[in-house]
Order: sequence, then C-alpha cells, then structure tokens
Amino acid sequence: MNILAELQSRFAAALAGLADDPREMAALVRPSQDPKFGDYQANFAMPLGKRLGRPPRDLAAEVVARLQFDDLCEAPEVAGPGFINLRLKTDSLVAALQQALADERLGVTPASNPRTYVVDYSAPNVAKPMHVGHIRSTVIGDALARTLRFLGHRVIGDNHIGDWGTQFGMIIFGYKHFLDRAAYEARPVEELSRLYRLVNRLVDYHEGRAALPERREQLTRAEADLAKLSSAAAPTDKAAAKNAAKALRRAEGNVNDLRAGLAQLEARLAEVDAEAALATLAEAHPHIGRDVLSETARLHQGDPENLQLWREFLPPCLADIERVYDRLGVAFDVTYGESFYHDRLGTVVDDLLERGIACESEGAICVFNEGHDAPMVIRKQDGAYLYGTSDLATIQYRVQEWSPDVLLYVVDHRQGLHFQQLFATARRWGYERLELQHVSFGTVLGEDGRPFKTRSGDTVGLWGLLDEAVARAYRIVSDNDDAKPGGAEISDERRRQIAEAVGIGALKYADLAVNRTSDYTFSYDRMLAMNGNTATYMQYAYARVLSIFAKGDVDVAALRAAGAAIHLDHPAERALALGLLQFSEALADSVAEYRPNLLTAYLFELANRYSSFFEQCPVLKAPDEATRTSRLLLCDLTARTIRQGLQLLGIRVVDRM
RNA sequence: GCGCCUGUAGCUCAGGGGAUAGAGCAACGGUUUCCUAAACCGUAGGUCACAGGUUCGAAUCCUGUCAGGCGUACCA
Repeated sequence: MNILAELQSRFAAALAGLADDPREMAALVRPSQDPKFGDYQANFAMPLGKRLGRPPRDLAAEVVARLQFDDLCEAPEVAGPGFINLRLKTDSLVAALQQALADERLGVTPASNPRTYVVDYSAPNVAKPMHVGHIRSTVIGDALARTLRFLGHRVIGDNHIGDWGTQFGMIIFGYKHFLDRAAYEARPVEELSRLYRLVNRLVDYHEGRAALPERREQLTRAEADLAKLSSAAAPTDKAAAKNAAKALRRAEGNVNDLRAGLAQLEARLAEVDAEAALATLAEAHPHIGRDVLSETARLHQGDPENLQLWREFLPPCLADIERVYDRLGVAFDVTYGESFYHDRLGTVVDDLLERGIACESEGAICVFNEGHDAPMVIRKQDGAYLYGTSDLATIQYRVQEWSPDVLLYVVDHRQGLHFQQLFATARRWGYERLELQHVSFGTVLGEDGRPFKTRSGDTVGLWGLLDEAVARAYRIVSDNDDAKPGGAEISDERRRQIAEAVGIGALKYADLAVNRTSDYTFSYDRMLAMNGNTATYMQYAYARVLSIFAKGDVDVAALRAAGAAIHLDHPAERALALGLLQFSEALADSVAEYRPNLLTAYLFELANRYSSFFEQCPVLKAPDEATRTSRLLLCDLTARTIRQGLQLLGIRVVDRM
C-alpha cells in the first residue's frame, strides 16, 4: 500500500466542505524531512488559513478533529505556524509490513489505470563502435521500462537503431577500396569498424582542408575587430563604457574560440599528413566526401550491389551490439531500425504535403512550425529523407501497431529542438492525443570538455569500459575476501561472477543516480566507484542479509509462511520499517517524472537504514526468540526490497561479496 | 540574435514552495572477543552565482544580470 496516498485521501475527505479544492490541499501532505516532526506532515493550513481568513492553527485543529484515522496514526500534533505532524501507529506499520511480507509485489499495488508506453532508447549506430556516450540512454531507458512494467503498465521497449545512415556509405566505400580481406574474414566487425574510422578520417581531412581558408579568414576578421575595439577610446558615459567592455570581452572570447578551433583543426590535418600511408590515401581520394554520399544514395535507391553489401554487413554488426546488451542485461521487445521505415518515408512526405502541413521551400520539403525560426526539413533538395522523416514514419507505425498512450524518447538533450519540431509536426498530423515525451539527459563531458578520450586519445570503447569496471571490482572483491578474519571464502570463479555484477552495477549506477538533466563530467573513478553512494553499497547490504540467513541456517520462506509477529521496539527497527513501506512511493515518484535517480536515492536511504539496524540490532543473537524472528522478517523484507529495487534499475544482486 | 539546460560544501552531485539545506569522496577523530569494517558513529566544512519581485513561508516560483554548456533548415 501507498501510505502517502492513503493519508492524502483521508485528508481530502476531512477537508471536504472546508476547502473548494480538498485534493490539492491534501497533496500538501508530505513525508517529513526531520523525524522529530513525525513521519509525515500536512502543510495546507497556512495557505488555506490565509485564503479563508482564519488562523492556520485553528484551522489545523479543526481538520484534525474531523480526521478519521485512528487506525493509522497517533494523535496528530499541530506545530509551529500550523503544520500538522503525523506519526504512524506502530500497529499500522506492522500490519502493512505483514501484508508486504506475504506479497510477491512487496505491497506495491499495480496502476489502477494501466497505460501503454513505447520506450525508445539506446539507439546506437550500427557499425560505429559503441562508446561511453551510448550508455546513458541504454541504462536510463532500461530502468524506466522495467519500472513502468512493474507498476502494471504495458511497455514496448524499442531500440531504434541507426542501420541505414551515412556510416554505411562510408563502410561500403571503404569495403570497395581499402578492404583487408583476410582481416574481414577473420573478424568482420573489427575490420568494418576500421574501415569506418579510416573513411571517416579521410572525409574529415578533406572537409577540414576545404574549410581551412575560410576559418583563417574568420580568425583574421575577428582579430581585426578585436584590435579595433581595444584601440577605441573608452566612452565617458557609464552605460556606453559598460557596453564597450562587454563587446570587447565578447570579441576576445570569439578570437579565442576561433583560435582554439583552428589549432585543433590544423592538428588533425597535421596528424594525417604525418602518417605517410594515410596521407597517400587522402591524396588518392580527393572527392571522398562526395563519393561516400553517392554510395549512401545508391544504397537508398536499391542498388543491388550496395544492398547486398548492407545485408552482408548488418548481421555481424548486430551480433556485436547484442553481445554488449547481453553483458549489460538489457533486452528490447523490438529492434526496428531506421531501415525498417525506409519504404514508408515517401508516403509520409506525400501525406503531409496533401494535408497542407508540409510545403516546398528552396527545393526542400519542409514543415514550418509556430515558434520556430527554422523549418523541419523532411526531404532534402536532392530527394533524400532525413531522420525527422523517419521519426514521423515511426510514430505512425507505433500508433498503428500498439495504440500507445505515451511515447518516451530517451535521448541526449542536444536533440531537444529536433523533438520539439517532431512533436509539433506530429500533433498537427493528427496525434494530438498521444503523449510525446523527450526524456532528455545531459551529455557526458570530458574533463576538459572533450569527451570520451583515453590518455592515448582513443574513444573509450564501451566493451573496454565494462572490462575495466569488472577488473576493478574483481580486485576489490578479492582483497576483501582475502582480508576476512577466517580467511578467504570465495572461489576464484565465484569471485569473477561477483565482480561482473558489482562492476557493471557500479557503472550503471553512476548514470542512474544523478538527475538526468544535468551534464556530467566523465571520470573513471566516479563511474566505477564502489564506495559510498553506489550500487555496491546496496549489494553489500543485501549480501549481509543473506549471510545472516546462511549463518543462522534460516528457512526464510517457512518463517514468512508461519506468519510470525513483527515487533518494532528499537528506533532503528522502526526507521527501517518505515523505509520499507515507502517503496511504492519511491516508484511512483520515479515514474512520475521519468527519473530513476529518485529510486536510487530511495534505495540508498533504505540500505543506509539497514546498515544502522545491522549495527544496533543483533538478529541471530537477539535477546529472545520473538525478537529474533521479528528481525529476521525485517531482514527478509529488506533483502527483497533491495533486490526488487535494484532489479528495476537493471542491477543484479549477489548472495555473497 | 533566438531557444533549451546548468550554477548548492575543497571535489562530484542530491534536494526544485514548508520548519535548523543534505549525501558520497577528500580531511580529522572514534568503533572489530559481537550476524561481512565494501560497514557504523562523530567533528569540521555553505552569502544555495548576483540583484529585485511574488508568498504566511523561496535554494526551490517570476523578472533581470553575470558565468558555463548545448542547439539553431537540408548530419544523426
């Protein structure tokens, strides 16, 4: 049961007739921040008193008198300016715990109005190596899908992979010109990935070369502007002086940016020039950018050779991605990539044109949406479609196939504008009743703003990152086991399994525990941390519970079935119990704004309470049998809540650490 | 220029109308004859970027300023 919801509904009943919006006032019942104010508190008396012109404390007293909840709470206390502090009766806590104990779902009631969600997440580009940047969408989307499903909603997890884009033009071009046949036959994905990187570098090189004169000119102009501004006489007028200073600062910033950008570009070009083999290739393919585009275009037009190559490349690439998902424990209901929608794009554009939503502009087909300076282009001048077109076709398909209530796009916040345009267009297209949500998250930044680089300058590959996390976990597991007073207990094979769960859990947790809207700075230590507020802390609490069961040779299932009594005499027991009962509140909060970090925060708090309890309340050596049984039941419920909670985050538990 | 996001302890970040602003890491001190010390308990550390406003009440909402990031029609 959801205690908060129950309290709110009781308050709403008591407020009927007093306030014209009893539910809104009742929503001001919250968990207390500080235990000395009780377990929950009601904060409506101040605003309502103001509105009704009555002293808040009188009003609070009147509402308290009308409340019907002797079964739930101790006598409420009116405090301060009119807060109503509520302390749950121990009996009602116990009753709720007994109920949760006997329930597979730990007392979490399924949604009364289940909805259908399509969750669009992960979406890597096939044939480009996966790197750290892909992990956030995957992990956050997976956690949301799991949580929504647990709450009783219908969820379709869809991995909208990029399997039809320009990268295939690059790979096809690379295959036709630079293929190492033996390497391809031995390890196709590695070779394709090498070709992708090679062609990408060559394209980048020529684009860079072409852009160089203009970039230099820009810099010269900016420097001239700066010189002019700095030599100008300072204005005497105060406001004008301020503006002049501002312009000067901006010009300086501009020059610095351009200088840095140019230096970076020149460095990249110099790198290629320095590698003789690469420079030769670059020279041999001066129009590689154009050629790559034309390979892509030929693929899209159904050229048999390119299509055949695409069909050949795709399976090993998909298998490679699948390997990462297997290791992460992430699964999708469907994987319909961009290619799946390819033959629908023409119809989409025609339909939008026919309805007058799209129109021709400068040779392209565009949708102009209110509030946006630029249109959303859905067909280029050259006739090619864009990913917005594909996204529109995807919405159409999803609605036809699943009639969803909500579409969630778990995508980097940099695509915010794209989704605004997409959603605006979709609404005009007739999907105004569909809830469209961009569940955006911040970018993973490098320590200097240049993301994902190792010391040697390579991108941090996802697989390597997983290996690193697991290796660190293995060291910690081993050290800890070796240091046990009675000597090591865990076999090496088991240590490796534990390290896998702990390392990958830590990695996922780093992404889930922060508010998704903020960017974060990439750091191995932070991402792979296993001390403090981490998944490891909860896994450890879980393992300690199981250790008690093992040591005491306790048959938990039998204990549970026997329906023994729970006693909450010690403050640590009570605090733990209340925490256990707030699981459903945490889930509701987490899903309301699509924020898994609310669930991690809850679990951390819960594990914290358990650790306190563990220190203060001996279980196996409890003073008497009744206390021992009661504490064992608390342990059982804690273990199950942590396991269930972590599972909803896609994180595994282990029985020993 | 316009739009979105961010600014909270030394560092990384929670909290996004409610009472005295929190955690982890780092620092300092304590706890192991006792179910796992990956733990627990404590100390120290803050002008919640700045200025106005709304409110009984503002870190939280509004306006402005400053600083940073991102995006801004034919890339995804």
